[in-house]
Amino acid sequence: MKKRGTPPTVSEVARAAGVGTTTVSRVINGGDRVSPKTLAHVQRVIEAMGYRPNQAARVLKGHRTKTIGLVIPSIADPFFSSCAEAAQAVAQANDSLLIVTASHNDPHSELENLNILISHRVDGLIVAPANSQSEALRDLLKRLSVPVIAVDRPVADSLVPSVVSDNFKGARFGTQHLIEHGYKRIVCLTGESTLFTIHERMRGYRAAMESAAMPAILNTSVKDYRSAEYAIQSMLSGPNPPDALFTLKNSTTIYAFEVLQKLNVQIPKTIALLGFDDFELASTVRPSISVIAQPVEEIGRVAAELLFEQLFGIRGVHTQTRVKRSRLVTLETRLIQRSSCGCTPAP
Amino acid sequence: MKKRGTPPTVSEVARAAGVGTTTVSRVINGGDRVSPKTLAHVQRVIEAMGYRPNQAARVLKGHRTKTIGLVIPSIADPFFSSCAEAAQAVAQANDSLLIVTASHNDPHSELENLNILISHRVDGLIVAPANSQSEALRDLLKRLSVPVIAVDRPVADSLVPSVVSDNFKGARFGTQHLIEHGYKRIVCLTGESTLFTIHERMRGYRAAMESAAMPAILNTSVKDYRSAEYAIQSMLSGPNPPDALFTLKNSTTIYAFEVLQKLNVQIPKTIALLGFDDFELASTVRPSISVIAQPVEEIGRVAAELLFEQLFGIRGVHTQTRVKRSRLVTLETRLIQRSSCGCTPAP
DNA sequence: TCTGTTTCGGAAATCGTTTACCCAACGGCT
DNA sequence: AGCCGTTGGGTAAACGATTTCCGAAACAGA
Repeated sequence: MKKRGTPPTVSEVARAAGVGTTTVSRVINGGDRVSPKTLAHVQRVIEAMGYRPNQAARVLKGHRTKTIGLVIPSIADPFFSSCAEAAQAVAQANDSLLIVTASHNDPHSELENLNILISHRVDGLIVAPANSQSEALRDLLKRLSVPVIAVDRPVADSLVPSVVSDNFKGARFGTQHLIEHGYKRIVCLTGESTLFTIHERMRGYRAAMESAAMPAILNTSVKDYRSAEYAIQSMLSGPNPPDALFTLKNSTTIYAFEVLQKLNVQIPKTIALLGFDDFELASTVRPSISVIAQPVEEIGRVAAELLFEQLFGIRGVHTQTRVKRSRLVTLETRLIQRSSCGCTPAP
Repeated sequence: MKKRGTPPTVSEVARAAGVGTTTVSRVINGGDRVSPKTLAHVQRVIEAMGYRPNQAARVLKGHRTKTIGLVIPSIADPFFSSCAEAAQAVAQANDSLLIVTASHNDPHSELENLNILISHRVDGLIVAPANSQSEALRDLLKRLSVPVIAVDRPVADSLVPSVVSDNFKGARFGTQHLIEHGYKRIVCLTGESTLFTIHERMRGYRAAMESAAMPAILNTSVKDYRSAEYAIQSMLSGPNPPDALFTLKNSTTIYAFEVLQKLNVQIPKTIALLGFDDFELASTVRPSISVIAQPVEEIGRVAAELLFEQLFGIRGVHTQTRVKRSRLVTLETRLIQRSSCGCTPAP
């Protein structure tokens, strides 16, 4: 019966195998400078005792912890969980573990999470900063001794490399698409507007409207179903009702869709709808919803690859996309044409 | 300018503060046996140097790593990412970090992940076993020196405590609900049927049908949209077409919904639809889809709470649900009545 | 046989923290 | 003054792996 108390140590293995600790250590790490005979023997003993090297001790000797930290607003959010999944895959390919924490977009909680991760001596960090400008965050990042990559939202001044999708261009392109469809009053529903990404998308919308000499109409009030209902209803009953809606985030898109559906407004006939960010059932609902899609997994993957590149030098064997070594990696979005913007016939 | 090379150590802090390492250590851990004056002084020095204790060294002295491991099939899956979010919250409340790995339902990868986590000396583990019966997994769990909790799928013989939703009762209740609606030919679409959860749901369906003296008709062939289309089309054109569909997992529900929509079959008039497991837009699509919902976050939360209870004894201050101390915690599902089963008027 | 060169293996220092143990000073008491 | 309890603080030995150095065989060539 195995004692469930304390895991075996290297010297216990050594004693059991009748060799020194050095030999055991060498067997563990590749078996250099060990005769085949002793190698096999020690391996057998290790196997029998169920020995696993204590990472803490290894780390203490100045080695990597083989862990990286990920600080995101929420784990359950599909966008970030996809990011996390991709990052975890890259971490695994690089023999590392991923520690995930949720900041809930609270700068204070974010700092605390970072500090804890640092004290755990993670080899590197990926973070989606709650506030791109935060001085406290910048201070922390400056004195950091491990590489950091920002995702989704860059840190001001490119203090750390960032991987983001091209929110500006995506939104501009989406707006242009609506314009080309011939819509005349395109209203932009921003949802909450404190985030960097939303700001970029607003800029893109404004830019497109401006080049078309059309008035940019932004509504920042939509926070939930009720506010969406209120906003849309008053627009419809007011003068010059919109003939197209551009929603800048997922939840806003869904609220708008539900309200339009409830009000029996024809999409896209009466009002067209285009959303920023794809979501699982966008193609299942009727009419299916056109969106600007972000390369979600790619963001997580590239961020992690960049991180390991910094850790290993150029040894990024696992890097699949050739990303220019730069402080800001901007990944392209793409328009997915479905029905709600008027692109395909009916359903 | 701070050197970005090596983080400061306890003895460096001690030297800078003109005290011994013991004092510094005491200051870090609560400041017992230190005069207020030195305490403040040392704290200032720590702050100034940006000192953070090296967790690895602390762990080496036999302390907890303050990390727990989570092994799930996929991080991006909404079910498991919600679990993970809840578990992370509990971990944070217990001053611990959560390490997440993805097994992709591959027993081999699962074992490897577990081994890696163990070698990192996590304090405890939460795992959704790919295969409840696996001998290799059972062997590993048996010789483990840290507590483990299984989620979603129990390990055979209650080798470790498990937290699952009541798949059997949920499916039976759902089927009964369809029966009470008066549907006469209720077909069960299982999707892939290798998982424990699906088996339980099949049992539930069978039990309900049997008590109603109705023939259980199971179809295990639906794996994607194409197979769903084929299956449903042949059922409809065959003799005795079904008047209700009970789908046992999310993706199957969605495939079925899309196919019915494509074929212009009236839901629930011609065919009713009930799904197991809720999903975000189930209430947004038209008709909205009735489902048996699982207490997703609760599974993750309770699992983590159970884990920390085992770690701390009864000190589970953070435990909110009073869960009987038992090897198998079964959480109730609930029926969400929407339109697709014929419950509410139109949409 | 002697020397030089591999090859294999061990002893011991080291990483940064905690902690058991020891020590000094202080003050109050008889 | 002598004694003792209390309080604040230091010394050094762990913890478990890696790694540097060193030594002992083994072996070949002369």
